[in-house]
Amino acid sequence: MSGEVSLETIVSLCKRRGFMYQGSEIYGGLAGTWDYGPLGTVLKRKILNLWWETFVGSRDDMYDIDSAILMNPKVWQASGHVDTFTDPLVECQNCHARLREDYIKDKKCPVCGKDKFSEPRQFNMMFKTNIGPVQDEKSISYLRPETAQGIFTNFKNVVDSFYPDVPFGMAQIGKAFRNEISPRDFIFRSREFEQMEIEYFVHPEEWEKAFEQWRKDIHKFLKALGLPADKVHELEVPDADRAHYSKRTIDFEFDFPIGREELLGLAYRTDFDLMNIQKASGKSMEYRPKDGGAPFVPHVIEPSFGVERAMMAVLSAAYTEDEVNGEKRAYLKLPADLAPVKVAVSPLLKNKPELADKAREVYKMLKKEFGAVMYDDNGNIGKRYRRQDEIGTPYCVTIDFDTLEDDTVTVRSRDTTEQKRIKIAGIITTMS
RNA sequence: GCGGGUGUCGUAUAACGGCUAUUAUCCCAGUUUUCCAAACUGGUGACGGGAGUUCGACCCUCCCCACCCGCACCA
Repeated sequence: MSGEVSLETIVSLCKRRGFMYQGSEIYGGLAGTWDYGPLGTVLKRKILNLWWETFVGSRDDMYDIDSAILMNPKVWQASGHVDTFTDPLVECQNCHARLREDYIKDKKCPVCGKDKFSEPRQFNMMFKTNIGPVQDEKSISYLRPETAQGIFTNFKNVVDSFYPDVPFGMAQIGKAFRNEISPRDFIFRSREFEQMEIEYFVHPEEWEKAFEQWRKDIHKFLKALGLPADKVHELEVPDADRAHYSKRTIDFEFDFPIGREELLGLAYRTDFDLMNIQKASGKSMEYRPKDGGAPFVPHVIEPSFGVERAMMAVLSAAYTEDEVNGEKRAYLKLPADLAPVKVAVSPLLKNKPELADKAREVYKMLKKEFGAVMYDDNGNIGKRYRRQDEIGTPYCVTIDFDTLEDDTVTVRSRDTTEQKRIKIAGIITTMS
């Protein structure tokens, strides 16, 4: 059922319930930017936490990094971004196709076959900015188009501080910026987005082994996000389509409401980045094994996730419609770890002070334990259940007249709509 | 960026060159309600933005912005 959800439904729910709003909406918006609302902020944080816990916190070979968004422009020259991001594009004057000049063979448009083109124009996918008050060529810098370079530029620092055994990884969560020509499809392609990236440094001969391990670990993580395995697909990216630095890439695609699209990438970047830095900086990137083996420049496996895409996948996978008492019900079947609200507490009737007082008491107790707890006395009880369903709250605790007698409450499950009566003292263990 | 389309409360909609605009739902407050969007009362809330034409523009014209569909782009 969730497979048929339209993007529009997701966007609408996100706005109505406070997950995502269009950026600068009150001023007419700004294309390619989105703001997280209260629930979206929490959902995002939970996705980040799950990623971090899975790939960093629970391992002993990972190192955190949080590098600056503004970097020395030499970084982007060395990485190849300045060159590859500034390819001149020409426009076919017949069919208006925009093409990289170096793609055109025989001076003919590959789309329509005609041979008249406009003058080449520079397109730069990096956001330019100026550092300091004087705006000239010397002051130009860029907002990073990927977080990866912040890791590579700190490789030597981390090796010097910790001297970890290879293989080891460096992980970073942070914003990246790309001046996309046409941002589209909700948060799928935006100009400002958040990456969760790892650069995993390996011995050159060990890359395939590490690559395969990451491949498996990624599938496990996607499962933990609640993404059904039959909607996740691996795409072996052919030579011609791979990024300039990569010798092997698998795109992990997901069946989004907009179709099958890339959710994340797993790339073997070879020693491309470290070698570039070594050449550009003159500093050695060699790693000397502690066992006295031959020094080498590590190769890199890069699993690269986008938070927005992950969130869009999570939301569209979670969206479910069914029927309760003959009426349509929409709910988010979010994994309990990800639900922005873990449990909602309600008095059965809001105008009975004794129920409301008791409900407040239970609310406070659960709030202290779980944090993500909401007190809800809007409308009537059925309405509250539906509202909580729609934001993916796994449990609703209702305080009724029996509660006052015997300290029991009903715990209602989002997925089954069934209720169990349990002792207040047992709520926490039931949900943990 | 190109071509086409769209733009009225959060959502879905109605009307009109002439009282700053309809209805439903949502939302908020209250009454009520002993478990799945009940009912009743009241309330907040919109013509995407800016120019122009006009005595008067949500409506006509132009520009901008945003969104949708194609194309291209997505190292």
